[in-house]
Amino acid sequence: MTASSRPDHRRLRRSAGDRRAQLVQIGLELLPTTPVQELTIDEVARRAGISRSLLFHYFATKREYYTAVTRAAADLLMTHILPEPETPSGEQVTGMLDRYVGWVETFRESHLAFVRGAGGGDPWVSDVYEETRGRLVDVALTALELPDDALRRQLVLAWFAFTEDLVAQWVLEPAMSRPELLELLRDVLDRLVTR
Amino acid sequence: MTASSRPDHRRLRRSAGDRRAQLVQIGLELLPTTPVQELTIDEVARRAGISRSLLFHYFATKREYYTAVTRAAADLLMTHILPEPETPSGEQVTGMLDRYVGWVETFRESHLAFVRGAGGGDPWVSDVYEETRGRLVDVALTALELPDDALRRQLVLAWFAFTEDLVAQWVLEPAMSRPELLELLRDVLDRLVTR
DNA sequence: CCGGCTTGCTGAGCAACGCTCAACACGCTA
DNA sequence: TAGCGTGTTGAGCGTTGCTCAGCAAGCCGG
Repeated sequence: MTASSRPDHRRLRRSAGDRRAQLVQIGLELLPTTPVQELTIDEVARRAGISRSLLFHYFATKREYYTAVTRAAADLLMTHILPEPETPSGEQVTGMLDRYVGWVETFRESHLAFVRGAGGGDPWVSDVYEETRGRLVDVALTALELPDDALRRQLVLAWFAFTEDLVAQWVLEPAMSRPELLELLRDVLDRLVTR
Repeated sequence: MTASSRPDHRRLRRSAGDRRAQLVQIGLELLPTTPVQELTIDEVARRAGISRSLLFHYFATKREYYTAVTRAAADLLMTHILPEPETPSGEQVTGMLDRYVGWVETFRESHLAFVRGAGGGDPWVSDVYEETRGRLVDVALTALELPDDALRRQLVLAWFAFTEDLVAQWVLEPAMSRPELLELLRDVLDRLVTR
């Protein structure tokens, strides 16, 4: 460093936990504009005001980093959607559906980005996504008070795909009313699951 | 090049069309093992026995290349699925469904790879995918002899998502018989579309 | 056989990115 | 104030996408 000017000292030392959280947070903020796997270490480090090297101190590989970001996004969704334990089980699914649609309405782009990135390409990211879907099936099946056999799991999972796709289209171009959408989804699920 | 040995002359000159086709073909062969976007120019060029530079002569960017590969994959699927024009329109959808399941059974990995890569990340690839889905909706709706309004389009598209997901699961773990699967899918579609 | 043209094709090299490593410096405690 | 743990950095390497100037294979008119 040059003699006469002391270097940039706005960079504070943070605790390990804080830094990790900050980095993941930055990843979440970039999600809507960039597919997870295309986040560049450079960009994230720049936004955090740190060097590339430091990011690699917290996340051994780039993949480890964006997997963490993906998991964080999934957790946000899950905690928002999960049923309140007091609700009678018959209405839990309806509530979850309602909250899911609300979530997509609120975070349009970032949610669509999440879903796209999740299905696509990288197996590590897909794993996080599949894991989340699996957890949701568990919740749904117990809320519906139905046994958890292979066939029903597949049907509910496929219904998720249906729901995701339809809701994604619906927020972009609402071809029916919100209650109609919810009723339709609920109806399809019921028919599928009570065969 | 050294004086005493004449260089490798097994490399033939090909016509522009041939080379393009060959490169796309190599991409298709690599699809099952590698997400489209992760194809490396190096690898493809090596397999084709040409220099990286030549690949960039035919495809200005990497993206342009793997978009072409994706489009080729989509076209293969389309031509295999499309109904034979002689079939009465009532049975066309059934036939398409049957051929679709057959396709997934035959090309398990490459098809799953295609679908994953399609949903994921890169907008250019997604566009090809969406375009294909759109064409399929057109075919399906005319085969069903139904009007083509916004709502129905959305429902059929979402049903595609349902179908894709369910069939993908089914080939990996058949939780019902093949005819049952086909009937279920057909049934869900009918109910959705005749509301 | 030869000069010249078209065009398929290559090698060297740059910039961006993921990743490594040795060392620095902040801020706490003795 | 010396010492220490640890948050942090800069320099640098290998790979990969991409560029560019120019080579060479095959075909033409002479």
